[in-house]
Amino acid sequence: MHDSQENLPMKTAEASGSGPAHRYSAELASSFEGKWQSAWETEEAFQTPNPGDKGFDPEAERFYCLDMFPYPSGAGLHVGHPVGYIGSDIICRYRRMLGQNVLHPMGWDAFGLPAEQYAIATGVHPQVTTANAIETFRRQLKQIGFSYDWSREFATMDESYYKWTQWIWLQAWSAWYDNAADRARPIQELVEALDAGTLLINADGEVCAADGDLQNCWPELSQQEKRQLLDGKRLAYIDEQIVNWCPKLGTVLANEEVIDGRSERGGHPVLRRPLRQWMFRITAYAGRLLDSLEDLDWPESTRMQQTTWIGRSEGADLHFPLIGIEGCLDVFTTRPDTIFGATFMVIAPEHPLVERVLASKSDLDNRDEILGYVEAARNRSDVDRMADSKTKTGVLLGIDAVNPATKDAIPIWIADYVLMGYGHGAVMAVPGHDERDHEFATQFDLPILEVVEGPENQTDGCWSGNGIAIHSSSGSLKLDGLSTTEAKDVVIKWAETEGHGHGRTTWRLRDWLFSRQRYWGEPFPIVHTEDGAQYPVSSGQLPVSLPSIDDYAPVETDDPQPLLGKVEEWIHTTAGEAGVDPDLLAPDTPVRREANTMPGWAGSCWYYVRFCDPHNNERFVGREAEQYWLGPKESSAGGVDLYIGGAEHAVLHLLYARFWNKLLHDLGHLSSDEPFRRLFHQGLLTSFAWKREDGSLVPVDEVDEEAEVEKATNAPVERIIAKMSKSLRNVVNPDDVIRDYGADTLRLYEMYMGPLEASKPWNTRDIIGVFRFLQRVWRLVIDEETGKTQLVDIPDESVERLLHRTTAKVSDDIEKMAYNTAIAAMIEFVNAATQAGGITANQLDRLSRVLCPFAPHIAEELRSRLGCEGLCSTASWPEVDPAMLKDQIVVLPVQISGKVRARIEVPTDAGEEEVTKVALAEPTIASLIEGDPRKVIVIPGRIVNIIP
RNA sequence: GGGCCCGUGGCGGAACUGGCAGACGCAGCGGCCUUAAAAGCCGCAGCCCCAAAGGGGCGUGUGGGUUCGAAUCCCACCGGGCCCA
Repeated sequence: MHDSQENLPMKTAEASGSGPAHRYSAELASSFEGKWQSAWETEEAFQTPNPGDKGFDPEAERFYCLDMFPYPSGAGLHVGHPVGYIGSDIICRYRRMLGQNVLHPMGWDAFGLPAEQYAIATGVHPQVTTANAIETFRRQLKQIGFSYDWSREFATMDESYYKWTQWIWLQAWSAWYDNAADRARPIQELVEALDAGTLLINADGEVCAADGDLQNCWPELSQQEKRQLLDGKRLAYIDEQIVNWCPKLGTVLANEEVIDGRSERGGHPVLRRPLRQWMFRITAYAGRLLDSLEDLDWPESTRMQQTTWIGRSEGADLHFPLIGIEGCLDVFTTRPDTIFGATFMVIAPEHPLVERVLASKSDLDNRDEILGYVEAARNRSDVDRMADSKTKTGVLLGIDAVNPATKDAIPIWIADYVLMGYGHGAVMAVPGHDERDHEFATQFDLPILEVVEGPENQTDGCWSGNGIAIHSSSGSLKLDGLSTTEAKDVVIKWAETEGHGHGRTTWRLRDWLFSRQRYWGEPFPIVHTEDGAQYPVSSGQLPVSLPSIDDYAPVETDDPQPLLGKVEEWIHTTAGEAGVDPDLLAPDTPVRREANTMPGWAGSCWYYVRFCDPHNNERFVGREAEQYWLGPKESSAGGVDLYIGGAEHAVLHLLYARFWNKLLHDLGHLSSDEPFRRLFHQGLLTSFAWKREDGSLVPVDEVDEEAEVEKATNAPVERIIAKMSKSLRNVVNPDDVIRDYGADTLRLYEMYMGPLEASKPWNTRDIIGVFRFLQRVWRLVIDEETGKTQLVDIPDESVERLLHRTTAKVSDDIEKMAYNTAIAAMIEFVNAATQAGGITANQLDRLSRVLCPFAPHIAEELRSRLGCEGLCSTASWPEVDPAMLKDQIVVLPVQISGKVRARIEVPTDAGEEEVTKVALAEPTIASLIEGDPRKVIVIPGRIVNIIP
């Protein structure tokens, strides 16, 4: 009926050993991969000594290469995770073989929302689930054969780590930003300077240099007022903010974590609520965070994203006097040159002027309309409000302001397209030259003036670019004929002279909302007294441990409250119990602990520092270790030498870490001004997925990939490239690949797929290619029948030459992280050596060392079978003889008018004249041209082009 | 809508600084080995045309330009991706 073969179980891959006993197979690979991983561990092959430790070589170049550490999820690794890790492992192994001091650590980003969500769903403590997930991740990473120094491993949830996260936060709480010095300083220095009178506080509460004309308010303040004033200067401070409250998650979210009015994680609705929150004064660093981007060896696109995020804009604050009510309406504008075109004003619904007008003017006929509008605007997110909608909404406030340039009375409107958090929450509307003002004016039939001459072909709409000022002169301000840039300067000078305002730079960057109402994060090391003051936990008493609780379910309420608030006996304590310095507060004073916790970003802001000295109990990092690994050196201004991770962290993580680094640098704790000198983003690993004709996606296992049809319906499906995701069932697990082919094949395949930085699709079918390569390496030197080494005694001249060339090519490519072409070069070598009949023991020794960074297990195995002493991984990189890289004879293509017609052989060092002579004498060429050519172009070693 | 990046065989990709397009691998085809198959080894392989040997034409998203020479530089357009709005 049918032959017996159909009854045999299908083999998943050819990698399972069915050939000769000693052929390289998945089984053979697994028989020695574990062995070498153990050998590396017991011989401490990758443990990196710190300065002062035994075995430290102060002469060697340092190379601190860091992977973005993973958030260990319960699902374990998928093949996308190790892409960057393999990439960094190769360059680290290579640099180690060159004799450099390589710091290559790994750890765990362990606090965060997913573990807490899981705990809510299952009742298992996040500590437990996270520890299990770490266990899985570590096991999976170890079987890929990474050369991490595991002795430096830690997790951000370890008390011995977050103790220092809390300490760093206290550093920020205890510091202020000295604008004159443009750096952070301990707040104690501010107090001393104020007490001594070298600095003073002006009537606006600003810190100023002592100046005879200024009145110093400081000595007149009460203790309470002084404290409040200082609290307002701290880099970590409490502020009442309109926050994004997510009832479902039971926490507030940063603006960055809210997308289209929903939480980034989970997509739950987010409400806008005022709440007292811990903030970080990151805006104090806006200028420096922007300026020092220039000094970083980072991908251009990432620097661009940070630049946009920080969003520097230059312009002016202008004062518009109000009519019928005391005071001015202040606006910020980037286009002070268009002041003559300001025909109305718009304020945000939350603007305090709204309250003032409602309170002072009882005769407003549209009072109810205003109240209704303000209420409706409250819950719209900033993103919604700024979205490009053609229909603008707004109501008249009912009072006018005076345009200081034209002296005209202009109406004030309330509209939600103006945001309170930006500038002053008010704009001078210039409908002639601002898109949104234009839409608003059209909507409500308000006058539109043209005050900048745009390009001639400008037809409809409004010109918002630069041009020449027109219709813009009156009294003391004359702009007509000036360019936009000139006009801006003139207006700012005029405003400053006549008291209408001043030039100002603003930033898009907001202060960083740093507290969360979650459980699974670092507690703040601070307590509150009944009178509303805060006292720090003294650093000797850290960490403030996260109390254990049984019920992690957030209190689902529209009225935000932190989860830790439920732990009454922990919250209510005494100053002494909480660890407040008795000199600051008597130990028996009743205090309330801070119930908020830090966001997931906190731990990742400084982990690169801790890796330098992870077991230090005295300091967050030892000074000597910090200076050695992160300090400036001859070839670098300091920071991690190479940081590898995904581009999805281009803004938030990298910006936050830069901020902490600068803060700690200012306070003298870090020697580099920047955390990551060179940054590299590995590409996203995608996978094939299948799409129906209506565009919906079909899980991979429901598709007949051969016929390209959906199994259930036989309907044709189209192959597309998509992210690996559970729902598409196109996730590949590295454990499976290692089982079928071995870890070396996994490593090679992931690097051979294409450039490290490119996003590329996983194709299981292609893995066999690099597996066969390893099989050929093996067969080149091991007899597949007997398992004995088979080597030749006399090296083949061309093989020797090619080995030098391959070594040089692989070196160059590793430095460029162009691993795909490095592997291609090694494949070519092995193919050539096989054809030539084999290699010598000495050549195998060198080949193993060249292969080692990529496929370390097989390299170790082959080299040990050769009888070499010591580990391949700690051997030195093979020498390259430059003389072996050059050929005596070179083949040059000869073109006639740009088309290749023949090839000639000439000595490598032949001069132009000699090459020309040979080319013209070549029979094919000679037959194609008559007489002397008009021109002959010779590019030595490259090409000859003849123009007849 | 704005900014940035990218389009190369059936597929992943290679190509130094403007100098032989398609390295290397997958899939495919032919041969050897084998009772047979798998594996392995050797070879072919961008597309089109001339029956073939040999040779010719076209060819790096499309159209133009610069150049002795363009995948590479410039302009416009089409398509895709990322970021911002």
